[in-house]
Amino acid sequence: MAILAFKLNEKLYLRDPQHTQLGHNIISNSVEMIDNLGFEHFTFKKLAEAIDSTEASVYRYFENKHRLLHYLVAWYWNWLDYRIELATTNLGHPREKLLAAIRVITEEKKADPSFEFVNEEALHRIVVAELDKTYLTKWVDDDNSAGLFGAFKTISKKIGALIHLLNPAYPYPNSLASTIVMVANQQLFFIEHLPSLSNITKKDPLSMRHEKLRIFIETLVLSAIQK
Amino acid sequence: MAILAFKLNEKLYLRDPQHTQLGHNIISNSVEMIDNLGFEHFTFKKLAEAIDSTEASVYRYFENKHRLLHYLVAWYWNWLDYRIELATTNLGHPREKLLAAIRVITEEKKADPSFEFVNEEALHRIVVAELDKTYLTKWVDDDNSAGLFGAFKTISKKIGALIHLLNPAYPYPNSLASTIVMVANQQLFFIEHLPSLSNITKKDPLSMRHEKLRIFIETLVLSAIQK
DNA sequence: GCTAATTTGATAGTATTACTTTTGCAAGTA
DNA sequence: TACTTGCAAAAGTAATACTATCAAATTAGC
Repeated sequence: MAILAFKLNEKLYLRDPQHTQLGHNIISNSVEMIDNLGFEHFTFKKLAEAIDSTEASVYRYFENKHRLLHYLVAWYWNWLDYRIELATTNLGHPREKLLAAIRVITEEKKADPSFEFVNEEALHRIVVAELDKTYLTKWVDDDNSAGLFGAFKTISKKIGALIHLLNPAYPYPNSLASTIVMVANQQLFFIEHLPSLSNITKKDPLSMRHEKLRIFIETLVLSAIQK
Repeated sequence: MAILAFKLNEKLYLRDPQHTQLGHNIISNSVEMIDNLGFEHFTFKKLAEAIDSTEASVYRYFENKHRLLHYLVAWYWNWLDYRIELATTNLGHPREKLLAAIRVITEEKKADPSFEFVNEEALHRIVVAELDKTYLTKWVDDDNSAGLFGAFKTISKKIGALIHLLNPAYPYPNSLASTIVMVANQQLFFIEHLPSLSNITKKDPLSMRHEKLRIFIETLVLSAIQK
């Protein structure tokens, strides 16, 4: 059961950062910096200063900062997929599995002690705020062919399959699956920054927000497929 | 009923581009260029060359290219709001209004002859591909305080109000409203670039895609509020 | 423990981008 | 006539996203 590293698509990096100390430094510090500065103000130069290394050394691990963001996001989806697996494997009925998956997707993300050098809480904030920048580019199609979105698609397909299993007559299982995964993050952003776009408010304590989010999404799915 | 220009938030621009020839050139050419190059590869320098003017002149209209994108997106939401108004004003029952609004949101966008210098078809592609870049920034909160997202919020609130009217007991009308507006665009992107995330395919003719999208979203809403 | 290969650090440099400043001309207005 | 406004031309700046080279340090194989 103990996983210590994910096998990520090799095209995400030039040198595998999971194998070296400098690699670990790059990952954990870039998570902190992107979380604090935002992706646009994050540069390899600043990162190199923070880890007491050089720009050129960072470039030996990642082609550019966009690829690094891809790597972090892919890591996140792999981690989420792993958590969904953990939460669903011992459940019998697909309805229970679906509800468990929705719970994982909408729950508050806390640091996972299995992975020392990644701060999952900060990483989740990065996914909420920067995910779209991985695919809203002119080279999406190339990135997709290279398999860079594999982990996200895996999650979406698994949930889509559960939806299909529950109601084979429902015509949009994959659309519904990708929608709920995206909406879970989007609503968190709206709660924080554009509150009129949500009925969950910052006044709700954190745990309550995630509970409401779960109910919102659960209702959306179950009523759409009438189960 | 004939509107020839929208009153957009004054903070979106330095000089109103709707008032001058150069302004019109900036708008219509930036729409074409962002559509073709993508927002990241679009620069004021290239724009200036295209309209046979200078970078400095463009900067007199917009503080920076990010503000120009804001302007275009705001223009789009104003236009959509105007179309929703047109489509719903003479309908009596809120259910009919809601369905009409969903139709406007999901329908294929075609150039509107009322506005000569804006290509709404290209502008819609820009919204699909670049919208998120207007609010996924470190200065969202300032932009929001300045009212830059007003038009989007107006649409979202209107739909949220209709949902609430239809089922006052449903606890998430605004979340549902913002969700469907966003999902309508997102699914169009997925159909085009990440097909496994949708059950609508490029093989469907364009009109069929939009019809399926409408049904997907209509079902989502109506079943969630059980009407 | 020695040698060879690999990894990193130091330094420097380039092209592009986003944006600013200054100046001067042309047309309209009062 | 003078005054304002709008635009173009030109030059300049700071930051960014890289690339290249070479020497020092580390590690790996024997």
